[in-house]
Amino acid sequence: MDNQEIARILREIGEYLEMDGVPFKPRAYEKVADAIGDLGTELRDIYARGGLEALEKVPGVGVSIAEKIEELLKTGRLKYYEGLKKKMPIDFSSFAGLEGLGPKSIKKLYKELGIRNRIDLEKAVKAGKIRRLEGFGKKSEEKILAALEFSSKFSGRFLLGDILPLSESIKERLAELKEVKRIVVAGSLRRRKETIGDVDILVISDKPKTVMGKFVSLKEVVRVLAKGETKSSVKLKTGIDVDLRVVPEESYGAALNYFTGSKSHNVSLREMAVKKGWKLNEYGLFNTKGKRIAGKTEEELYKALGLRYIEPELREDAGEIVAAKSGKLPKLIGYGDLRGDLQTQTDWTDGTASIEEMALAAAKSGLEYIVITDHTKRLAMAHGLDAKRLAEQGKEIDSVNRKLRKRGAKIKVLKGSECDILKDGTLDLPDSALSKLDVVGASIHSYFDLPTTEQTARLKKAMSNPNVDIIFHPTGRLIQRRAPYDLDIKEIISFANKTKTVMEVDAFPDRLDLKDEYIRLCVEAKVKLAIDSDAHAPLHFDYLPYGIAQARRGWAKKADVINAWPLEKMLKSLK
DNA sequence: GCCGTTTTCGGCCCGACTGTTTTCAGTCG
Repeated sequence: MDNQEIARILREIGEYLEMDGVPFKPRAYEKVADAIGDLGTELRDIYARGGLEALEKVPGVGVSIAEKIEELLKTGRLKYYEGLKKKMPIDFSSFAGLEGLGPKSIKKLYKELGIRNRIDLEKAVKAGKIRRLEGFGKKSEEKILAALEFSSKFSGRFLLGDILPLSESIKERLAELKEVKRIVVAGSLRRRKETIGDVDILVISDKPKTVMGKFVSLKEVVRVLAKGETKSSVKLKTGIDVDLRVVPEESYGAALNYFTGSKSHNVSLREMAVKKGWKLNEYGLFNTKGKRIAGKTEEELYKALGLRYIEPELREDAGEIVAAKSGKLPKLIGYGDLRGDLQTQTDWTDGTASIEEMALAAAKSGLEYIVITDHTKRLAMAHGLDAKRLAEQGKEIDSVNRKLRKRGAKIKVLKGSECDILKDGTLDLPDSALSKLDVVGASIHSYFDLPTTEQTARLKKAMSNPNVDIIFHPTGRLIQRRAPYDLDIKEIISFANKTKTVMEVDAFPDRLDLKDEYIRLCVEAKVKLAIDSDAHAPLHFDYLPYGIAQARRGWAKKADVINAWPLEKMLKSLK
């Protein structure tokens, strides 16, 4: 049983308790389900290593939940949960994503109409039964119908790389209004989370009505979910919801902080305030007498709470508050800090542009060097290079460099490879070919489903090759499309330290591989990182900021990222 | 049911909007 499944069951228990109006417990289950969902290490491994005691060290897990997890891991079942399910056999997963339908309503629908899943619900709606329920009405029925229609079309979260440009475009159009004094995109977008549930936009304005009017009539809007004086909410064609909040100038910092989240970061801040006898909300920080003592800027707010300023990418309640208290926050790598890109593909294999075109595009993005890393021969579908063609490409790179120098371009093109790691951990090119290159990346593109021990040994073998400088997209995941292959990531990171192998943060929007928590493990283990675009076209250099964002979320500093260093220093650091 | 630089017992974040209500419950973030 994996973490997602355990999290789902705990979340459902929370929903059952919520239905019955049990106080506090639902929050505890919800919180622990969130924590487990983001854990990154399988509970079964934690349990195998340290038993019940180790489980209780997981945030949000206490004695009672640890025992429940143990029962799930041992037997694949949970009697307590099955009892709840028997009493009220509700298929929560089929209600997931239905807006406006919470546990209390679901309970009522079950008790009164026997509705257990979305098919029952659809039938009841169509038969006009919902409107006759006490506490429901015609509007409720219409809302449920609309939610049913929408959720069948769209589901889940969206890629940061898809939503960030969209939200920036919306922001720019709203910013044209003279009534808008200030506008900023907050929420998980500002935290640069790899996937985005919805968009939060914050506006400072004295005339919210005009702003709301323009907002709900944007061309992407297909439905207005709510429209008020200070808060409106719409759904866009793509299926994502956008919330707009308007606050007065003096509350800007408090509101920005509140709408940036994360939720648990905010809760922790509010608890800090409460302990001082104060109150924190989106309008400011207020003392015992109700006098505002901070809130105009975020810096002011953190300071008043006795904290250093915390960058949005760190606000996940993952130790950043403790670090901010003791002044131990890292100075994160900046969005302008990259000097080079160590993974790019060209039309020699599956890229769309020539070496020269890629170099010029990289220069335009402000880079000083790029490494050409075309695929190797095993990837036949990408026309992978063999030793002979690789040598020819080397000559072409020399000639491109001469040409660029003549034209006065300040970019240097380096020779590299994205060398395929074969099933047994050996490489797709002989050492004699690899040793002539400036930078060698190695990566897995086959046999994704090997058992953990075998996959880990395979990758370690590749890492122990003295020519292999970097492991590209180390876990092979495609966000929301392909699970990572099974690796003992801690073992890999410790081996990377031993062999001085660099781990890549692939910035391609559907990869973002390594993910943030593994980046943090690398940083803690003093394993160096490379943030690469994995560009297959000139425009793909625009993806680099997503990789930087991911690295920041992993607490990485400039010193941790080798392609933030000058060329000579970067090259010298390699094997 | 969890948790602790006030605490191992007694707390547990806060406000906007909607719909069905005549003062509030439910939902969401």
